Amino acid sequence: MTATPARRRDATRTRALLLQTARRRFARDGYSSTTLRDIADEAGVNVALIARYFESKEGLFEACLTAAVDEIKRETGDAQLSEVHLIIADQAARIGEGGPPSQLMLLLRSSGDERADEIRRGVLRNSAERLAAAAGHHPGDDDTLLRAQVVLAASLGIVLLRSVGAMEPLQTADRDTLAGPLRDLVAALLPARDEPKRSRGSDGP
Amino acid sequence: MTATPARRRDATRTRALLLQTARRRFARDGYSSTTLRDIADEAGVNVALIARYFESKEGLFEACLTAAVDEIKRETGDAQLSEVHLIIADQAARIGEGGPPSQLMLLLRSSGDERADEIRRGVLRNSAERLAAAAGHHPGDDDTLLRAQVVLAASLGIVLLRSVGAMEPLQTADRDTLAGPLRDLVAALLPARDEPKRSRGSDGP
Amino acid sequence: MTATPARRRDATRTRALLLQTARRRFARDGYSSTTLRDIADEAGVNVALIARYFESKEGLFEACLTAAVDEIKRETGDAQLSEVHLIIADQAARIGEGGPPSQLMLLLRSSGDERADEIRRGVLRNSAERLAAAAGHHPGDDDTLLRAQVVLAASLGIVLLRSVGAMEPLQTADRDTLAGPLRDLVAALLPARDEPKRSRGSDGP
Amino acid sequence: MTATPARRRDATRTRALLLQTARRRFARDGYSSTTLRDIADEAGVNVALIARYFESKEGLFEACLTAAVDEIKRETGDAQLSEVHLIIADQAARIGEGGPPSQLMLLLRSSGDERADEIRRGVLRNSAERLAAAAGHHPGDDDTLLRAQVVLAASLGIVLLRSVGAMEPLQTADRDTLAGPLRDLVAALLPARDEPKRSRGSDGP
DNA sequence: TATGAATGAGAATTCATTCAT
DNA sequence: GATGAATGAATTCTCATTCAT
Repeated sequence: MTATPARRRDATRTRALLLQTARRRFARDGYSSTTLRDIADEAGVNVALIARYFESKEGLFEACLTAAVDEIKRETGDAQLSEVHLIIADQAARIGEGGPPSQLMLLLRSSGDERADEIRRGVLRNSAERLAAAAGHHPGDDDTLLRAQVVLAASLGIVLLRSVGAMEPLQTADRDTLAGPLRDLVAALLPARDEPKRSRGSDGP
Repeated sequence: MTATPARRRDATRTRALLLQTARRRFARDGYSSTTLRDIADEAGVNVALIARYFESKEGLFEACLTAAVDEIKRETGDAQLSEVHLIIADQAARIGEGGPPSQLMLLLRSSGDERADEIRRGVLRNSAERLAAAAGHHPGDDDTLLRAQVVLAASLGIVLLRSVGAMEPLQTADRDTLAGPLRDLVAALLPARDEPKRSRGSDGP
Repeated sequence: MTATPARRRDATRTRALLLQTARRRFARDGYSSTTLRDIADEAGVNVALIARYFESKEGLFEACLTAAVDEIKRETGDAQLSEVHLIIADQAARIGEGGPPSQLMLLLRSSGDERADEIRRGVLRNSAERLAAAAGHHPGDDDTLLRAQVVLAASLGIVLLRSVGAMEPLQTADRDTLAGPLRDLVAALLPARDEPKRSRGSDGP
Repeated sequence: MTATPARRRDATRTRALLLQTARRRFARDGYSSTTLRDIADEAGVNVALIARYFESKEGLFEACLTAAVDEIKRETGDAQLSEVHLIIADQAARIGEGGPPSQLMLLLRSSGDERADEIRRGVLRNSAERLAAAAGHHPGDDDTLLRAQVVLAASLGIVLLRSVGAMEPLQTADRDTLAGPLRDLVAALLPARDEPKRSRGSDGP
């Protein structure tokens, strides 16, 4: 990160460029529909560099997944239950015509690579658990965990539908419009901790 | 012309066999990850027969989609709002270790074929609309439609997560266990018609 | 050839139908570009019948060639030198938009089948020899034979160019228009027997 | 960067090698009878390189055609009418047992690719026109143009017959032997400009 | 570090042919 | 005699990967 202008042959930079491009393409088109040449061309570098930096197509995918996971964790790290619906709305709202596809999509894309798949599953499990924890989940309370997983499923479903396209008004709803139904959804499934579990609806201040 | 013991050379049967196999593979592995040879081998027939009966890979996919759509329509034709959560639970509960992947998955798989994609989108749109209608949707009421789409998204998300695997207790929850959270979810998003529409929760002071 | 109207399942008739269709397609599109299914479909019969009647694709081609050869021999059997140019003009003039492609084309199409190729070569050789004989060729007179072969080559070339298409006025010239240049050509190369060899030009009666 | 002993990995060289091989095979066997694997194997390189350098089989054929056209134009660029028969004899004489088939053959080979076919037709038309021009053709003079086309047809026919093989003495005639009949042929069809046009036939002692 | 050349495996698709009815 | 089902062997083309510079 020195002040070297007009740099070429910058390994870390090239690597990052490839990674970024790959994340977008994998998320948008899926693993097997994306070719390494597509990625390299879009990144403006030579295909062989992918092998250099990521070993193989699967290696690249794994790196994309790890990066996406880190990003998701960073963004949702200290989420409170009361803002979960906003976070979801946020993620979903990002997906639009021109914008980059949500990295959540990566979590739904299988590469056939067992290692990458295990990472994916781990992240999904972990996300649901954190969600459940925020809702006061304690070991053995399978119902809360299940409900958290349903919330996660709904989030992924919305992201998915938006990426599929052509379903109005969901397709173009903005963050605030999405937040309403999502708040109801979260409230119904994961009532705030200190309240009696069946009293959905009053998610208070 | 005997009582069909050990028949071979049965066109409709072979066609159906191919279609069934293809539906499972496409739903499970996605369009581009599935090879025609895979399908033919699994069906125990020669690859060239796929061309004979379905013209091309895209033709086969389109046939799968149409078949899935018909099946879905048949199964959910006259659904009442009060049983929507049961239908969803039903669909989701079908997906287990050995069982066939839900045909709903097909609706989320893109083939790149524009014609098939349009069918997919049409079915998705239509499903959401029927759901909204059951909830008393009337033209111009975008909020109810949006909420119906969120319910659909949640259903698809659950199916998706179950097909991804390894997320307990969602993975192995049975129909009745799933029905609970789903009832709450549907109730929260699509209140029964005869209730005042705005009485969901107390959304803010 | 009895007076049996409304016949189906007529072996010789089916065979003839296939042969006729095959001759047209092979002449028009060449051996390897023509598929048996094309031929069978155009003839309105089942593909398997080709195997029944002609053994194989090569067998069918050979049959076409033989038939074409017979036809050519019949039409040009007793040609006089003075009418050679008319015969050529005739053959060439047949090739037009809608009409059937000249069977001469078959003589230029290789099938890769050694036996068929030998037939082709034989016919070509023989044609040139008959032409030379009409011009008074005697054993050892290689020059006359060569000239006859050049005349044959020119004929084939014209047929070929017409079948290629899009070269006016050659493409649409009628028999009489073609006859002029062809008479000069034949006269120049194969002077009538009783005249001194170098005195081309007076092809009068 | 030594003095090019035993070089490999030379793109232009590989491309040229493929092109040369393809020209020979296409000219000899025709478009559909020639497989890309044949060409690649004969050239000693991998099949995939054809796609790399020429996009597709049709692309390769088009490149062959263009190359052949260029070569023909270069060799016949400034032909005088009086030497036309020598040029034809030259072309024809090249075709022998071991030698490469004349590139003229390519002009008669259809690929089914409309673009390539248009090139072919264009070249043929143009050749005839140049020939006619050398003979003093002026707009509207269809007769001279037709005669030039017949000369072209004869040339192609000779080339064709030689490539078919097995027709003596045409098959092995050398340039000078061919020149005689060809001179007569050209003279008969395209009398020299400064002579009265209708005086064909008696070209004096 | 980066590039372009070259490869081999595997994809869909086409087609002549054989089998069963 | 005729048909349709089924097969296996190509063929073109795509793509991840490796090699040489």
